[in-house]
Amino acid sequence: MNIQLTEKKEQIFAAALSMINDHGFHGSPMSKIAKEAKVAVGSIYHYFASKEDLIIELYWYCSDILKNKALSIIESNQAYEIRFRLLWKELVLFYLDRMEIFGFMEQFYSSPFYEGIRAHIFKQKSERNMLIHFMEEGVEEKLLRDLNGALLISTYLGVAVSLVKRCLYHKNRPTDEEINTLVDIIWNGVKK
Amino acid sequence: MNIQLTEKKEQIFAAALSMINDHGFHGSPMSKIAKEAKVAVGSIYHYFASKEDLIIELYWYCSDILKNKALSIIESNQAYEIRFRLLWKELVLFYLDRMEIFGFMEQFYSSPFYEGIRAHIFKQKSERNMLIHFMEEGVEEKLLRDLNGALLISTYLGVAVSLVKRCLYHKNRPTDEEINTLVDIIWNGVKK
Amino acid sequence: MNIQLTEKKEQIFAAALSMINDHGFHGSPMSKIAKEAKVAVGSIYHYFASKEDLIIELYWYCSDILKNKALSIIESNQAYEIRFRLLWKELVLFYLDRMEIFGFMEQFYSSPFYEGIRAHIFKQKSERNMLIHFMEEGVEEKLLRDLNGALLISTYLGVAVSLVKRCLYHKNRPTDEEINTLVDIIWNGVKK
Amino acid sequence: MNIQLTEKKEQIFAAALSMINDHGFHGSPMSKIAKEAKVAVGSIYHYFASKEDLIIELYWYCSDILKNKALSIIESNQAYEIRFRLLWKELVLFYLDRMEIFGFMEQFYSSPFYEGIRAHIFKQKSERNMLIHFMEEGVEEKLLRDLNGALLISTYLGVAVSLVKRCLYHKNRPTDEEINTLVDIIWNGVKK
DNA sequence: CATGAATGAGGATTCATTCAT
DNA sequence: GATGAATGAATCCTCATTCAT
Repeated sequence: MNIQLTEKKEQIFAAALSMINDHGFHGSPMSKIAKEAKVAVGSIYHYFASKEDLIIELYWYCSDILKNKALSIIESNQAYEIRFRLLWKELVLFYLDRMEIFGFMEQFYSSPFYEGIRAHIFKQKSERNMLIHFMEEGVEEKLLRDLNGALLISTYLGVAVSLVKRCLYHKNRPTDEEINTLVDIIWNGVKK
Repeated sequence: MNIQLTEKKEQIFAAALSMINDHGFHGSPMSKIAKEAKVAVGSIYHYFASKEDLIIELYWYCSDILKNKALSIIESNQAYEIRFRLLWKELVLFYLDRMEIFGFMEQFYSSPFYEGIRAHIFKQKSERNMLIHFMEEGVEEKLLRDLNGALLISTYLGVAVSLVKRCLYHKNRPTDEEINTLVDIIWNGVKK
Repeated sequence: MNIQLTEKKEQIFAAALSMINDHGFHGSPMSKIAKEAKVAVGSIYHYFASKEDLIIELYWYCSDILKNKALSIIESNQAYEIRFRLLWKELVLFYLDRMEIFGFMEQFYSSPFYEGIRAHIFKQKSERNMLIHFMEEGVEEKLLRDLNGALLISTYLGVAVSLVKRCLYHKNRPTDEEINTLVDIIWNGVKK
Repeated sequence: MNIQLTEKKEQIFAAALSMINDHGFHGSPMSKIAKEAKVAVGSIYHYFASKEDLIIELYWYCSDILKNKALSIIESNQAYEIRFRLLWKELVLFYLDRMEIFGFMEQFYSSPFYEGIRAHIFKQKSERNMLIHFMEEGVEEKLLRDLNGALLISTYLGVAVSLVKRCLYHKNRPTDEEINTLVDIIWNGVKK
């Protein structure tokens, strides 16, 4: 399910990501995205049917990167708790390193665009569903409390998102110790 | 610090809240907000200098409601743990009951509007700062792990937001038991 | 034909004059004129039927002041040349001292408002017609070249207006000597 | 220093000129200018940043035409007095033939737009400065009275503008004889 | 008479999208 | 494929005017 990227498409994605992060969807006209991507407006319409289409494809693109990241850890050959902690840390570090992606996705999720494709996401092997599955694995192995995956994910992701958002606002970075402490809190909270 | 509301202003706020929730900032033209509020466009501009101003005042209005809610619990005469749990539950229930407020605030926080007033919020006796203070109280009383308030808040609020967002998306409601379980998870995670 | 002024009306005129001078007709909304005049908007509409009406009445008001000024000199008991020179100087000095009036009238004359009342002005004992008459008096007395009054006025007023405009732009004032020189030029040009 | 004109730009200029003449700046909405120019509103904004920008560029365009007109006479190989008279007549005739340009420029000069670029005009090789220079040439050659150029220009231009304005109002045209008489008056007034 | 809140038509401007080159 | 000029619907906002108090 990897998205094939021509060079132009990549430029457009990068420009859109940066622009949307700084100025929001509404503050990012196609003309400016085109200029930032050093591409003609018309060219964007060669690759994307509409602005909405561009944004949604951009979402899939980001989501894809995230999914691969997560998959490599989830499917690695380590003890559950190790993977549980590692995944969370890597997720946070990824977001911290790619703030544009984090910012974009947060905006996306609380935008009407999301509404249109939600059903699609829930059905699919999305990164979200992968994580729910990973939680359920922990429950089955009697390592996590007996709760439904969606609830566990609220905790797992909620704390991560909340932490990164705080850093985004304050323009700072958590120390390694802080990150470890937070995984600790989560693990202590959800472990059996 | 309560915001004074004329009847007209309240109509406008209600209309804006509902509209923005359904269609986002960009999908909520002043003309439609006016119509929904049964008010002339010009009248909105009598009360608010611009659309941006309306949105920011709406934020303060929501923030104020939230703050009062929180304050009444924080300052109540009960054991810390009771208040810790109650506050979290009430927060979640409030958001669940006033989804328009929750949805609006989430959009607001990940919009460029927020950028403009962030500094202002951090300095002020905002609901956020009240909660940080409440966390620090727990640390001082040796009831919570010795972490900085902002970090604790990431957990406390992150899980709540994440839960409510899930309900918003799925258009369902967590059971009381689920809510209790989540506070439990949080409390177990952060308690000393 | 003197316009009766209540105190309110005078405040409104003064405010309009100053405002229009600084920001033009279009940059002078009734609301701002009202504020500057320390009067409610509604009050302006008590005295004037519309904005256009206010502007046109303001024109008559200014024109009236000018006419009285001119009349007192034209009808004074002095030799024609003396009056010819004095009138010109006084006109220039009046405009220099009441730049708001000059600026307003210039704007008025090159605005569509003027179009609407031009016919009215030409028929009336306007300051313009008074001056034409004064020129014709000079021609009849064989003191001025035998030209039609309107043509003579073009010279007489054209130079005055041009001079004052230059001062308005440069925000300076002509010396007495300069003023005398210019009347001299005019007189030499038109005398028999 | 000629302004480059695409065909579209020229259509827009022509439409704006005519519209502004008939209805003033305020009575000339972009939408109507666009319609008159047979162009989409958006297209105007492709060429001009704003309405103000359009008006100011239109001013430069008119000023340029005038400057070239004047230059060709001033630099021609004829006696000073001949050029002095010819230039004045041609100026008047040009204005009479291109009333839209005259009307526009008069409105422009007594509008707030002018304020913004005045400094620019005074510094530049504007038609005004060219004329001042031409007057000074006459003074140096001892053909004109020893006055500063700006003062002489007040006379030279003031009478011309005043004459044309009269014709604009009365919708008539001066006879050749009348024009000659007026240059005569001016020349007699300012010659040594 | 005086006030100023309320109205809504109208104007400047933006921007997604198209299409001829 | 690529370009960017052209389009015009849609948006924000202004402001003359009205009218209830």
